[in-house]
Amino acid sequence: MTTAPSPGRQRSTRQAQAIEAALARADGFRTAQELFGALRDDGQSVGLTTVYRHLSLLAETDRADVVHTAEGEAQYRLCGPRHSGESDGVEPETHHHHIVCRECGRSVEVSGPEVEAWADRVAAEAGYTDITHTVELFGRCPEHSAR
Amino acid sequence: MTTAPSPGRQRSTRQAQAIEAALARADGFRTAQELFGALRDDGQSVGLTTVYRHLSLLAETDRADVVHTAEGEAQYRLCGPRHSGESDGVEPETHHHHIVCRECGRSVEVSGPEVEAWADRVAAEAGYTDITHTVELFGRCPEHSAR
DNA sequence: GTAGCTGCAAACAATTTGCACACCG
DNA sequence: CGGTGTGCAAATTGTTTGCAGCTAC
Repeated sequence: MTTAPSPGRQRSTRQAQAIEAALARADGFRTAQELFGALRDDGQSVGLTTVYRHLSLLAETDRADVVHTAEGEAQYRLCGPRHSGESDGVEPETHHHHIVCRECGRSVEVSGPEVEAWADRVAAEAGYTDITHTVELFGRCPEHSAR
Repeated sequence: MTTAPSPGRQRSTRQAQAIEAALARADGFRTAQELFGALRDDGQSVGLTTVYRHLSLLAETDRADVVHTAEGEAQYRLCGPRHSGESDGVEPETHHHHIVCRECGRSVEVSGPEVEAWADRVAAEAGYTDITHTVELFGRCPEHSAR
């Protein structure tokens, strides 16, 4: 056998960049379909399939967060080191949740030690093990709040 | 105009009872498809469409709780006054959440004043309004816990 | 040159809807 | 009877997979 020809790294393609860029630019949660549309409108036509594939990939490698709409649609958001001066300094590594704006998809990350603790405690009390939890908050961001 | 001929009450049909019975018997969250299968196996053949219709109806009238699987499937559970002696005495009216067993669907209701409070506080801090939240816990019930 | 990408079309799974017929009251 | 409930088949929607061609390295 030959020496491993470099462990199947990820190739740098136009599509991959376009998708990641669009997602970065969005600064909020977006569904695959939305991104697909945005890219098309932008002239950066990318196959829907490809969008899905990259989004799943980003999610798997923890480079993007995922939440599920009430209707079951998946929404993605890039979650790299892009907090310049957040007051609570939530780190990307930390397990966290989001408040997503129902109108524009803009979101705020929130770390909820209390919730994690609560979940673990309640689960333990009930005798349940191997717990995983889902916590998603939806609302209207300041900009889209009815006064 | 004639006098309202009795406000479209719900008719008592074999299917409606079968579905509700199956759901009651299940004592845990079940998907529409699972119930459909269970009923068919039971000889109580009911159309899948009908199962879906009754499940939605039960959910709308708050007679059943709904949670969504990680894969996006909807699971239903009858939530009538069926707690004989729960220690924390969570009432059906109260907004609550569940710990659902990944293996058997059996669940425990948990009221989480702390979570509600946390959600409201965090949302307010971020300036978000009109908040709704989703909290779902999945795990393994004592019976299905690996030791 | 070749394995890893792409993307179109078809496959899929969960859920909904149209519509003719059955059945409760 | 009369309208509500039922269920089959077809339509929808979000997402995945098969596979032939393209492309980065």
